[in-house]
Amino acid sequence: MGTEHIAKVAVSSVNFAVDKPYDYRIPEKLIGTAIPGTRVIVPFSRGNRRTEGLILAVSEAESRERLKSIESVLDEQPVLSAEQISLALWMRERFFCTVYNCAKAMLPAGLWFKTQRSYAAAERRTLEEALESVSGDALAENIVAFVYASAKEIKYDEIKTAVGTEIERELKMAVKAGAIVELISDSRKIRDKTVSYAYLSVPAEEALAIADQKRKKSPSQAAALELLASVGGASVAEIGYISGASAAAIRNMEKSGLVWMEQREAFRRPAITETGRMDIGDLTAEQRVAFSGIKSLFSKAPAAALLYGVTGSGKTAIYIKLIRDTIERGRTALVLVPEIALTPQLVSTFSNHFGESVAVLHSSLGMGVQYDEWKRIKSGGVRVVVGTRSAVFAPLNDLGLIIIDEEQEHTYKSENSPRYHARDIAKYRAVQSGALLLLGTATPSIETMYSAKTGKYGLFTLESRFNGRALPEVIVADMKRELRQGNGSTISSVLREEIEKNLRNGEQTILFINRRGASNLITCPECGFTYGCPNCSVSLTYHSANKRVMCHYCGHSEPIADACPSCGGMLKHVGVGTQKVADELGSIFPGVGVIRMDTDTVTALNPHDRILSRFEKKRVPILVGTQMVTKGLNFENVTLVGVVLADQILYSGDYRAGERAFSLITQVVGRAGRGGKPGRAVIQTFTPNNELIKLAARQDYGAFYDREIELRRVLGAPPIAELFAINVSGMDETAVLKCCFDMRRVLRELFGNNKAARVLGPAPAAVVRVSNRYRYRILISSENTKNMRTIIGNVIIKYLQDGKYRGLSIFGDINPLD
DNA sequence: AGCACGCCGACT
DNA sequence: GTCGGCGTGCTC
Repeated sequence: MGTEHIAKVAVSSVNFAVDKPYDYRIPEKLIGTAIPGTRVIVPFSRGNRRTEGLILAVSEAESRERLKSIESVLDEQPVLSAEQISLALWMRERFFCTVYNCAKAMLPAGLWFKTQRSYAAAERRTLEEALESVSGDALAENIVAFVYASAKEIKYDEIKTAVGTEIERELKMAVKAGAIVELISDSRKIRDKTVSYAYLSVPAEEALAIADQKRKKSPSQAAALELLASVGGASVAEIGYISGASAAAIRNMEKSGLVWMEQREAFRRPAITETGRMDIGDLTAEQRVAFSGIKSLFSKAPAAALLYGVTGSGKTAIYIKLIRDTIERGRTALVLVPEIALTPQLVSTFSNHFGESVAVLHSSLGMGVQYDEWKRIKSGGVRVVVGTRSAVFAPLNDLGLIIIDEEQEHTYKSENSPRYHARDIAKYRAVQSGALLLLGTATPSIETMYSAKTGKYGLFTLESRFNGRALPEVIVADMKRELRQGNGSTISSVLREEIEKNLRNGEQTILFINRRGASNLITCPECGFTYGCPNCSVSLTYHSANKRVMCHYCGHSEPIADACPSCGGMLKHVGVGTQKVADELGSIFPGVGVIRMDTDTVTALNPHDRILSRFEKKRVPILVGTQMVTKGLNFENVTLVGVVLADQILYSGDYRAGERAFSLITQVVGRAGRGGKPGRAVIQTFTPNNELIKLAARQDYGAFYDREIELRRVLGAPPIAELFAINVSGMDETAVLKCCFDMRRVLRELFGNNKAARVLGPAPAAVVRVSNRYRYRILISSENTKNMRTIIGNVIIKYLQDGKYRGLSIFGDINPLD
């Protein structure tokens, strides 16, 4: 027996339980093209259905029976490097997802394959015979007749539109009966863009002479020849633009041998809006200290550092200097931002400083642009990448610096598979390529500050604001007192007075509303009571399905009392949306302009930057909006900001609520008084005595951190321990719960006397029922060790494969957002 | 996940 | 007798 080439392939159509490298034979004719990092089509499973796969490795080994063969190779060049393949394998173990899903997350959407099914008449069959073979089924007969009516193959969607109903069953049946045949094609979503170039194939003088002869009969050819005689070659579009010669005219000249043509790869580029350049002049003394400190870490890389700088302390200037330094050392830099659309200034600043060597990657760019930026990066033509979460996978070689700006933002955690956190991927890549990881923020996440305090990260602080401007004055408005005084509206008298002041002075106001968990907060307007979990030190959230308040972690639940358990007052459901606030502002201040900005009013036709520029240029007095108004905006004339109801953030029922509230209030407060005039911030709350509200109003991060870390210790949450979640969902609520309880029992048995691993739940998901599926989860608080991940992974696999729980979907997640 | 195989019940 | 329902187990 001889040897043969064998590929280890990660297949796409498997779930986590059966995801492993499968061995396939590489047929003779594919040796050399079926190489690691290329995607392939392989026959898979009993039906040998065609499945997309990714080659992880190839080897030569003793010939084996019963090996299936790779059918075809989809990519001419590997789309993933060896480093990226190891990253995908690492991710599978870390985030409980399939290798193929990881690979997909690393590629621009334009590179994904779209499998298209189409159908054609079976050979050597007449329509009558075909109809005969499916006779009895009217719908199937209909489909067969439709397919036979066309000379060529018909796409699945076309049949569906023509027939107008669900056709899956009938199609399968017609194929099985041999009436029609199924054809499957894999097409890429985006094609490579090329531009035609034309060059003279005769000497310039000769070209000019020919141009003279041609002037009468074909003037456009003559004009093109004259142009080419002076420049030698140009793109067809340019020739057309300057000389007026059409592409057809040039093609004619190619035929007659006067010019030769070439297709050159062209890159679609993102439009970068110029938002005024930011000059980074000399660094301040404080900035210089931070800069040289961080710079000194380059020699110790892989290393990580936290740049903790208040809003407006000039972190961007330091970023730019560090990137410049990195480029000068011949290495590349990656900059992650929470959401590009909200930070156009940053992108424009970067492109001003680094020009063509910057690439931008984020999901609101067109697929073609994203794909081309990715190609530019991969080809080595890019030194700096600026992008959102998925840009952490950018195929930069020789990474020297990774910056994560606003590192505490939740957008860095992916909410669907693979459920990774960009920070974890960045750490991995920093180690892999010996880079420095820099986390920048005005309000560090507790995890990051913990790492800094325990010496794992370097810590650099910027304390003074640009121009030495003072932080705005913060006023806490007591909404329960407002209610007692007969003001039932969402605008307190304090806020109202402050808005009036601004209206008189011609200054502008921004009001912020939290959207998440908008209406599941129960409070007592008399004393400010809110429900807390007796076991977990988090708030309980209201679930309308069973009219109870429940804990997100341990699953504790209790009915809502008729009266406030603390003072006997009336419990109230609170929650406000932008619409309600805008309406109330309309009746309090008749005739005053109010702009609303949330996912309802921000559309493709009315993008948020247009709304913002209207707000700024037209000097509209009031802007009411969600999250998006809190980021990066810099309006000179805004001197008042308001948090309509801080409680919505504070009592949202998860361990990060405090962190989120502190960070949000900091950002909102930072919006006020960016120009010369001093700013004010009003925070409305039913619980003005809440410690966190007080700390946020004082902007006392140090005390906030001490309080939070204690809370996390009690709860067993990051950074003290990791929280693993096993999520279960399904149509049958009892089955879901049964699975959860079963899993909890098994996990507790497995951990036995290991006190360091706590199993909590089952607890309902934030929204228990989504499109008829009930969602619950088990939480495990423990150290994040390989052993732990293996145990949890195996439990997930066991229950995915358990016939008893067939039909339930089960997935793991680490440190979920809520 | 998705698909074939096989065992059992209902109807020609 | 046969067709098709769905429970069960496997995927190089």
